[in-house]
Amino acid sequence: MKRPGVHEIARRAGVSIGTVDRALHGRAGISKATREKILAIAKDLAYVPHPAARALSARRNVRIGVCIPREIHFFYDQMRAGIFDEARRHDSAGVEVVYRPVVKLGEGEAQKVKELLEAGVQGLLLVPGSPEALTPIISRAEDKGVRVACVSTDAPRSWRSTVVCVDPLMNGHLAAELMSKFVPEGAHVAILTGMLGTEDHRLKTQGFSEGFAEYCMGGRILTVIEAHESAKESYHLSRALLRDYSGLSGIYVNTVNCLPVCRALEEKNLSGKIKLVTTDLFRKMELHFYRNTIQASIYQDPYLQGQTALRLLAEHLVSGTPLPSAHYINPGVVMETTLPLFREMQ
Amino acid sequence: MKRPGVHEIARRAGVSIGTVDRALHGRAGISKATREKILAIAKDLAYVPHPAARALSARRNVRIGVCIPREIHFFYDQMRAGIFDEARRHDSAGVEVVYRPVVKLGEGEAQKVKELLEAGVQGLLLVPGSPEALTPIISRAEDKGVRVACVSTDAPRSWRSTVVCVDPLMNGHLAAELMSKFVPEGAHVAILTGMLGTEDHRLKTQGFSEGFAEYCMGGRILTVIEAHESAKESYHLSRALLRDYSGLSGIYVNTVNCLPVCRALEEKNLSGKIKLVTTDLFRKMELHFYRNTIQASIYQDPYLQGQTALRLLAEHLVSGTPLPSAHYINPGVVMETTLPLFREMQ
DNA sequence: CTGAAAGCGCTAACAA
DNA sequence: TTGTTAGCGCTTTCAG
Repeated sequence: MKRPGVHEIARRAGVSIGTVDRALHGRAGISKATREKILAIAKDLAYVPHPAARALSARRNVRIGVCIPREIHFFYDQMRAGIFDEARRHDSAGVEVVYRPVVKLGEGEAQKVKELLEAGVQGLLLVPGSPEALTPIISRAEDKGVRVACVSTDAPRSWRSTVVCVDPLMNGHLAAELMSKFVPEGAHVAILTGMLGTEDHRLKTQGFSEGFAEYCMGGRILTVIEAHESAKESYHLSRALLRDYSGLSGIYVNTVNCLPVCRALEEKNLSGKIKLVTTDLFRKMELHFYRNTIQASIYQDPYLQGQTALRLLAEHLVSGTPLPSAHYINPGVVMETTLPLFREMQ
Repeated sequence: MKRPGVHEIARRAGVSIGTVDRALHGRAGISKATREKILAIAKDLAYVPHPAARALSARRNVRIGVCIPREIHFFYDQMRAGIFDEARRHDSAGVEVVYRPVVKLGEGEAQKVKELLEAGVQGLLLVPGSPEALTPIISRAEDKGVRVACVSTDAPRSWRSTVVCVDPLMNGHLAAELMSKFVPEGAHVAILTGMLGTEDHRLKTQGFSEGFAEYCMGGRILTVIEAHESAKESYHLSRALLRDYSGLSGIYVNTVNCLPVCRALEEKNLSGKIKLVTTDLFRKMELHFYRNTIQASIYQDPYLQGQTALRLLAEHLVSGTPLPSAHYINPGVVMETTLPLFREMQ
């Protein structure tokens, strides 16, 4: 009735626990015959090492390297919190994180990743800003037994073990489904994006386009505007948009720069008249929900993403839990009612 | 640089680790003077016992009693899965759950709870179907040091340590916010509920009413229908509703019986014409999302509720983490796009 | 009232 | 190739 341990296996195999240990860990200095016998018994007993005992005994710490951007703060601060909160729950299991952030997405990340590998990490958690440039590094790391988990955005051509993210296509698609319920049939809407060169923005835009065609009968996407991640540019482009298209019913913003759009709408007294669906959530957006300028926002839960990725890596490295090749987070819908429940609003 | 342990404390206090242990655990057989000295040193060092070592050493298992309903299956099966999944992650810490389900909400739960208390649990996780009847039992248990966590619905007048739930008022309020964006100004809508005698249904109904008044200018709630948790009754009442109120724009259903409403709407070819916002999620609803009969559903994430409650109890009982007096789960919005990501659809 | 010592299940160094 | 043994940090029992 008690969970079997090394002693039980040793007893059944008629050997000592030292030998059992060697067999279980594939260490040298044991005959093929006894190893196989021991492994068979272990499998038969469904032996699972006691994690607490292992953690207590092994001096070997599990090191997980973390390389995520510092900016944009509202997003990555949450992700970091999720990572460290979860890490703390595993420190009794000997999990320790080595933190090497980059300032902005993609800036000098190759260097940081190399540093982490030199620090001897067994796991790597990173937001790949330039997936192409990172691909060979990631693949080489995996080849050497370092498990890498991509978060938020993927490096699909690399050998990374897993990715934790919100599917950007689905993200845009959900925005479109919402939008199509907010505007009448045959409505005209616009998309404001960051840089279409960014995979993430491109896919969200694509998802929205497909979804809007699917859900809004006779609807049209008038224009897709690239604001290049500039607040000033976003504002001017929004003004121009409102000026040039008088029949506009909705705007979907999939970049972080939604505040300039809100400002433009509010200046023209269009809150609630033109439906605005945004992406992500930060403190300053709150006001625009209350003013009914933003109808809804698609939330990617950076805290949960970070937490999940770290948990997957930690449990894999500590207990050998298999890593799923991808873990998709459910995109949330933020509305005024639920605003107070989000961490970002605290 | 290493975390301080009992040995370090003993060394500094000039006593043995046995004495330190007695002081730390408030056990008898130690002088007031040495106890205070030891506690001071411990606080000074910010001593935290190593959870792995504690789990390994202590024979004492942490028992958590679980009393949740078996029906309605789609909801409580998920909750149970969340509870047991999380419990498995704590079994190396000596956490074991004693499972004493009731068949339906509130049926014979007092008896089951008594059984659990007699089994010597230190924690209790339960869905109180009849909070009033359970209140004295809960309070007495707490008085004897048993921590009780209510899930999904509260026993607010008892001394329960914590509750994990979606605020039902907010739940209804969110439904109203959504509905008001789906229907035009001045729209007429109806509410179909289970039993207004049930606190949960009453509050959701109230939340919706308040929210709809707030968000839908000139809107009206024509009627609040009680279907008494009967599918047949739901169907007939829905038919009558559609017959009697020709100007109806939307229906909010906060009971599990949304399928009869869908059927009534589809028979009259009103999918998408009359907006339907429901509560919760189960397999058979899928079809009605695809048919655009259901516009959105408010999701209470029973898996997450169960998981969270068990985690709070386990970490409190094992490591002394403080219990928050309430933990509110964010109500989710289910739409067609995200349907495949929900456990319920697997 | 306090100290010493035996484990909990596992790893790893050291003997044989 | 295999067995023995000393801890990891804590709890608990048994002596003093």
